[in-house]
Parts: sequence; structure tokens; C-alpha cells
Amino acid sequence: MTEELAQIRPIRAGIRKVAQASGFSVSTVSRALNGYTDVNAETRRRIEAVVEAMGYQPNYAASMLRRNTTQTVTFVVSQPWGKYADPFFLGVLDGLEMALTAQDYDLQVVMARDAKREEEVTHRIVERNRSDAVIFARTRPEDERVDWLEERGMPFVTLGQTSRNSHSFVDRDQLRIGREAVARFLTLGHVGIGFLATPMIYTYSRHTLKGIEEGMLAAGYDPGSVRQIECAVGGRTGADAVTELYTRGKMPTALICGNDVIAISAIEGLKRLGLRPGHDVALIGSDDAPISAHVRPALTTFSQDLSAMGLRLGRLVLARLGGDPTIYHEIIKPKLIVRESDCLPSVPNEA
Amino acid sequence: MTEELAQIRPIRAGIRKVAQASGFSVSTVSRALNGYTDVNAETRRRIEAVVEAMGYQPNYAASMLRRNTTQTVTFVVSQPWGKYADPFFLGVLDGLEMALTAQDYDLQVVMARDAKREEEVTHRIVERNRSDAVIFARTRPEDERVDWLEERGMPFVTLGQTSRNSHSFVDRDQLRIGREAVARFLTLGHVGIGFLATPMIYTYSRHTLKGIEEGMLAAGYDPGSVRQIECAVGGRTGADAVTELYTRGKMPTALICGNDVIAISAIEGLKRLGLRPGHDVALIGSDDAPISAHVRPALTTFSQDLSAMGLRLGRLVLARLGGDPTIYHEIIKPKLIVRESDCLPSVPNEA
DNA sequence: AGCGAATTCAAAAACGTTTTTGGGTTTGGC
DNA sequence: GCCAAACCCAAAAACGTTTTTGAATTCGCT
Repeated sequence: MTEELAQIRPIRAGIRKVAQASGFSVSTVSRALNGYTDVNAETRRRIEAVVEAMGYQPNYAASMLRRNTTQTVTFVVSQPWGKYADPFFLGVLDGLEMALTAQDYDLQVVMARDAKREEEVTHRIVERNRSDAVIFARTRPEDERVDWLEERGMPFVTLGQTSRNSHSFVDRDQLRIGREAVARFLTLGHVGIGFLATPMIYTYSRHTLKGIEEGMLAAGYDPGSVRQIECAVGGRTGADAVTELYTRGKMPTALICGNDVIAISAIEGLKRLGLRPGHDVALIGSDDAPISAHVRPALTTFSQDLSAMGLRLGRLVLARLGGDPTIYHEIIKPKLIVRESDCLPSVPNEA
Repeated sequence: MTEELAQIRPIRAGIRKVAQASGFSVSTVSRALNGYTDVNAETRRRIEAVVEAMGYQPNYAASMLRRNTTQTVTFVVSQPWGKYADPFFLGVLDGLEMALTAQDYDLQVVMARDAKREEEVTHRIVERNRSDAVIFARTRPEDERVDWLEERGMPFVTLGQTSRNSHSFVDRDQLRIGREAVARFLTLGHVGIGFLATPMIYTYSRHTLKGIEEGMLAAGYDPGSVRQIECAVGGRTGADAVTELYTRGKMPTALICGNDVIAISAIEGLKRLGLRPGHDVALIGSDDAPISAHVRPALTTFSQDLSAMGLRLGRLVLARLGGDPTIYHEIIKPKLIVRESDCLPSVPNEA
């Protein structure tokens, strides 16, 4: 802080200059520009002309100070970005940005390397009032971020559910993904089903599992027979998981994968084990990553309209900012994308 | 604008309260907190204790208004994010954020869907003084963004070069990538070399080409013999390119790919044509995408320390903000990652 | 003892906007 | 022709900091 900053900026016209040039008072200019009704149409027109001519832009800091509003919504993305960039968020951001800028809000994206850093950055943003609302993802059933934000009265919306769901959220329908994946595999004739899960600390992982269990029950099978094994970024990969799974005991002929990265890694692992994914072992992913179509065998998976999710997220946040006290729960339907990786059980394994 | 915003915020302690509680004047508190030297050590200690106790955080808007500084650096990412998320930027962002927060600057990431939107958003940020500096990538030889920012005296640093290079930049050494790729293929015994290029409007594409040509010349070959074909997101894919290339006339036995996505798509396309990538045709990528290791054949490519690039980018921006007038040019060395996709020319093609 | 320099702090100005307050002008009904 | 209502606008206050200005105190030196 002691260092000296040579911040040189061109001197920009302020609202005073505009007032002077247009011949109206400062307050009239302000009201004209901010859409108040008690301004003569002709007056407004003239003021707008002057603003245009002078290239006047209201000073953000001053307006922010006076209004006590930042016109900014912050999306805190907490993820190990290092190597595995999840394209999932990027699609969402696109829709979100569209929704927000339509209402003259700015979207601020903050990336946090890990949970600790995420907490720091969120505190900073909230405590210094640098944002009007917060959005975050990767929700957990008991999520302290929810309590923390509620406590401070900071408006927020989540991408994903918590156990209380006392807040607006947008989520994928993981329950349905689980059920449909099971139903499809059972229809194809598979019996041994495995679940290569994302970390169970996240709500969506549990929902997927629940969907799988429901699917098994509905078809009259024992949910307990599903072999479940957890994978994580920086931990057990999909390849590791299948290696463990196929070198000890019963081997499922069909694998439901918590996300496509796991699925692709599992495909790789199966090949190394001498198994043929898409022939000996069927796989279904769950979030239609960009590469999933280009992998061999092309991955059967579920897709969702990410941009639409972002759009809804934006609408929910705007509703909250507009003073709407309603809690909205939006669940986006996934769509099964059938490609090559799901298959009939191979003959040798049927015996 | 006419809509009413019910912006409810907890009333936070201001600097006046802190002054009152500590028994010092407002100005002394401010100076104590901002690291001025003319504050008695004991005074500072007592003030800091009160600040801690009250959880005081200086109001961002007010400080920004008075100081005429945002303490924010903006990275404008202009890319079609729709489907193909380029993980390249994410790695860079990580290092960048680290460098900036170390100096108490915030990083703001703005995603723009297309060039038009990018221009809009940059104008907005600069004209409303919402950032102290700007960073952008995907530079072109004649880049109007450079002129625009220079004209307005907005500090900026680029990720990539322009023809003038009148500004600080960080860049990958595409020249070297081109040269090394050629050298490797020639060493392996390939003669027919193809270049599946990224769009030539970008400086880095041209540098790659130049590197390739230099490599050919250095080895005594005709640079004109390199078959070059341009690919683009939303346009010709790598698969399209190889289809065109291998259905008419001479067929290169080695392909240098402008990026790994092109390479992976080309691998796919070659398989469809009945050719065996890694056997009949050798490939080298150029930016070590996360999937490149998991594709079959695993892609030989160049990697660079993205986080380090971000860090340098941050340092350069901070230097500029600190008033250092030096123009820095930093070129990051790539590292060849040998995997499976580059190979000796296959016998049938040698005849 | 007296004077200047160094140190420490308080009061007030300034940043550029929005909002409040209150006053003036026009319009329309009786 | 008068009064109320509707409409429009100017002046000033307010937002919460940082920085400038200037005054008071301490200290060292002659």
C-alpha cells in the first residue's frame, strides 16, 4: 500500500459538464439519464444528445457509492482448475452473462483454486460489498456457505441443491439421470451394474446414487448390488477405478459414470486391461463433455442445455435483486445422447 | 432502470465509528490503515485492534471514488465458449490470479462470446473506469485493440504478440514449436509434411508457420512443399482437413497441428479414412490439452507452464501499474512431450 | 532559554454521482 | 379570474473514503 501508483487517466467529462453544456441543472440531467418520468421529453432528448456528443459515462464509483449498489453479480467457481478444466461451467456462464447484461448487470467470475481460497475470496467480496449477489456451485448437503450468506443477508442463488434448499437454485436432474441410466442398462440386458461416482460430499453425487437405487428398485432388483466406487480429481481416476473393480471379484458389465471425464478415463483403463469398452463393458457418462463425441467408442451420455441453465440462474438472481422474495427451484431435464459406448452385454460375460 | 431495487444491506461500521471508538480522528485512522509512516506505532496498534474488534472494512466504492483506482485488473477472454472450452486460458488465469492477489489486486475475468461483444465489454470497462488495467489474448498482427487502448492511456498487457509489439506481452514460442516439429519429423525420416493451421489472422498462427518454414529451410528443404490447410472453431475441423488432404493428390506423412483440438479431430478423421494415425500418419499437436494424453494414439505435443505464463502476465501488469515504463517481452519455452502419435514413416508410404 | 526541525494528529476539502427538498410554472375546473 | 393539481426543475445534502492543510507538540541544538 505504501507503494506509489502512477495512475494516469484522461480527464473525463462529469455530469456537471453535461449539465452546463445542455443548459439544465445537474439533477435534471441525472433524472433524465436514470429514466425518471418527471422530465420533459424534449429536455431528455436534448440532454441525451449532449451526452452522446461528449461521450459522457457516469462515474461508476460515485454512482456505486451513492446508490449503494454495485450492479454486479459474482459467480464464485471453486474448482481445481489446474489441468482438468470443466467445460460445464463455461456453458453456464454464457447464458448467465446474457441474462445479466440484458438487465444492465455485470457478471464477475472469480476462480478459486481450492475451498480455502474460495472462502477467502467470498468473504472479501461480501464484506467489502463488492457484489449485489453471489452464485456458487458444487453444493453440499450441509453447505456452510449457505448459512454464511444467509446470516449476512447477501442475496444468492446456487447451481445445485443443499439438504435444506432454503434458497433459489437451478440444478440438473441427477435423479432422473440415475434412473434412466439404470433403466437403459436393464433394458439392454445387463445385470451387473457399477457406479463410478463423483465425490459423495456433493449433493449431486448423492442424487445420482439415489436415482440409480430407485431405478433398481423399480425394476425389482436389489439396489445393494450396484458396485459403487468413488473417483475424484487429483485422486482415483476412472482408469484406477476400473482397474480396482476388474481385478477383484465380480465384474459389472455396465458402468454408470458420475461425469464424462471419469467415463473417458475408464474407457482408457478398460482398454489397458484388455477389455473392449462398448463391447465387453457398457458405459454411460452424465454431462456430455465436448470430447465425449470424439472418443472411441463415442460416449453415450446425458446432455443438458448449459446456456439455458445459465439463463435461468440469471433470472433467479435478478428476481432476488428485484425484491421478489419467492424461492425458486428449477430442475433442468437431461437428454440421453446415445452413441457407441453403451451396448448389449457381450456373450462371454452372460454365462 | 425505473425498477425499484430493494437493496437491503446490514449497516456496517464506517471509518467514523472506528475513529470514535478508538479515540482518534478519522484521518489518523485512515493513515494508520493505509500504511503511512507518520502514525505513532502505539496509535496504529490501538486502531488496528479496534478495526479488528468491529470488523471494519473500508467501503470499496468510496475508496475507489476518492483514489480513482479500482484495484482491479480485467482479463477479457474473447472466444466462442459454446462447446469448445479452451483449457488453455484457465491455466493462465490461475497463475495470474496468484500474482495479482499477492499485491492486493483483484482479477476480473470477462468472457465475450464474439469479437463484437468483446469490443462492447471492453469499451464499457475502460470508459466507465472499471479497471486499472486490461489483459487480452488472441492477438492479431494489426490489432485495433492495441491502438484503442493506447489512445485512451489504459494500461494493458497482451498474451500474444502484434506486429508492432509496442506493448508488454507474454507469449509462447511458436517459432520454436514450428521449428522443432519440423526437425523432429525430418529426423524421423518424413518428407511430406502438412500443417493443419489455426486461423491465420492470429499472430501465433503466423509464427508457427514461420517456424515451420525456417525449419524446412535450415534442413535444406523447400518450405513451399509444406501443405497448409486452415482449420477454425465452427469451420473446418481437423477431420475435415485430413479428409480434403487425403482425397486429393499428394498425402503428407506427417502433420503439424496448430492446436491439440485440431490434432485430435484429425486423428478421428484419419481413422475414418482407414488410415492409422501414429502408424501411417504422424501427428504433433502444440498445446498439450488435458485430453491429449488420453486419446488413442496419445498425442505428441508441446506443453508450456501455463501457470507460469499467468504469473509473468501478472508481474508485467503490476509493473505497468507501478509506473514502470519499461516494455517487457517474455517468451515462454515450450517442451516437447513425446507420446505415441509421432512415428516413423510407414513402409508403404515410403515407396 | 529560544528557535527550528521533526513528528503527530485534527479539521476540512474533495471525489462525482443520486436523491431530497422545495419552489416555480403550467394546466384545467369551477 | 382563482385555486388546486400536475408537472418540471434547481439547489443542496448525502454517500464514506483519502488527501491536503495547518496546527500543536516534542526534541535537539545553540
